[in-house]
Amino acid sequence: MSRLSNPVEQADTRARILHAAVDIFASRSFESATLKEITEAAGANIAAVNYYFRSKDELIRQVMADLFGRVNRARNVALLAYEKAVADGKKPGLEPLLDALIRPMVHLGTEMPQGAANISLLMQARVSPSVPDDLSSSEDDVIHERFIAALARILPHLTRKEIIWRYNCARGAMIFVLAELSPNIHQIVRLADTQRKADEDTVVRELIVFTTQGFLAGSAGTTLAQ
Amino acid sequence: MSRLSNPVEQADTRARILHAAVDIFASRSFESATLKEITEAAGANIAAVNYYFRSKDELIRQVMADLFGRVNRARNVALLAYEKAVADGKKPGLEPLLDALIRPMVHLGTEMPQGAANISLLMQARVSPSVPDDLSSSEDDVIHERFIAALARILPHLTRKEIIWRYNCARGAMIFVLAELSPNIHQIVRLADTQRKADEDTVVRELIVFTTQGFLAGSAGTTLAQ
DNA sequence: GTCTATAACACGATAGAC
DNA sequence: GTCTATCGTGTTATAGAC
Repeated sequence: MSRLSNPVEQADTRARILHAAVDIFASRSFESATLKEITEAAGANIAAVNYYFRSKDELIRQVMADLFGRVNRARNVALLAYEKAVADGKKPGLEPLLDALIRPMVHLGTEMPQGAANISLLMQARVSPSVPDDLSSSEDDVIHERFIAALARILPHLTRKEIIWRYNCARGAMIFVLAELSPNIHQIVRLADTQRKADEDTVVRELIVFTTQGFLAGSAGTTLAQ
Repeated sequence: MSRLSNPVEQADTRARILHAAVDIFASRSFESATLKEITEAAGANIAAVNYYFRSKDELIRQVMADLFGRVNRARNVALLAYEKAVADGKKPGLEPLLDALIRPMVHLGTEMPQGAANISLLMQARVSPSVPDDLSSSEDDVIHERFIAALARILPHLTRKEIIWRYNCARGAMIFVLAELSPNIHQIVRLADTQRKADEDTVVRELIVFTTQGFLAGSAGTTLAQ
């Protein structure tokens, strides 16, 4: 696509391939996207993929590792701030904690111009056989355990199992809402006026309103009041 | 896999292919699953796919149409009962309405032995280029509009936009929770003791508890109390 | 309806010149 | 580091016998 006359574009073939791969993988799926498409979009030769990455699978792995890494780093920073506030004796409450969970993902999903592609890749990662199981580092798991622990501190009347149910509810709401905002993704149902564009703050706010109340519900056995 | 000696198995090659396709597509993705794998698992010949369906794409389309059809029919039945109760002057409230939305999907996702595969397919359908955009009939859209309308009746203080935000939150919670129960699907994060098996009623109950409270939250501008 | 055989094609990967 | 040319493999789809 882009000519190589521009020295800036020429600068780093590896980075250009990585960047193009996000878009192509997102719109055509890991398996049906070809290295030819990706390298053409990157203004590179198909052999460059095997030079910089070892194989198509390694390219996929690198793309996803970058994505997970970005979310995890941002969540870690936000969570550290939250945990520090707790250690300092402040009572930060549920919303800032959920903000630490939600905002990094929403940021990834609403940034221009690749937000929609990012979400498509995250959804694919859950079902594609091209994405290895061991991609998520143990570091990821630690962060989620820290979220669970922080939630358990605020919601002592809920069991760990109940917290995990709701944690998954919250994560699902997050990814699904972002998916609906992404034109990349098949909107199975087209409502008359679903918004397909929204800024980070709006999305975060709507998600926090919904999930905060969800977490505050009583135990599943109990009825609503509590 | 299964020998053809059994006349029951021999009965309907088309149905056997359709059944095997669900499993294979779910575990290996639409694109990387091959017709050879599917027909072997179905105890059929590869040419049978092109005889009963026109092509691989048409097979995919048929698999997904069956899935969507099942959910929509079940939701329609439940929604009709709800709408009748409303027409009769009863005030059914939020939980039975959300039950009509959630239970059909949870039923699909927890049935044995293909529940996990069903969810994997539904997730793939949102990102795979093999699934045509026009698969969802206008009938689907009508059902969702009926849910939105029923929700708006119960929650008159929320705008249509706010209802849609939360409707998507609820649907996301639903699909994500079901995905976490499915061993088919890459669990990006492995929590120590996430339950990977749960009966329909338990899953429905946890989802309804969370989403009911989510819908009952005040407008996003407002703070929590209301 | 079911099978074998094969056509027609596209892919990922690599060797080797530059 | 980048490119061309090519190898080997696996795919869908189909023609035609049974």
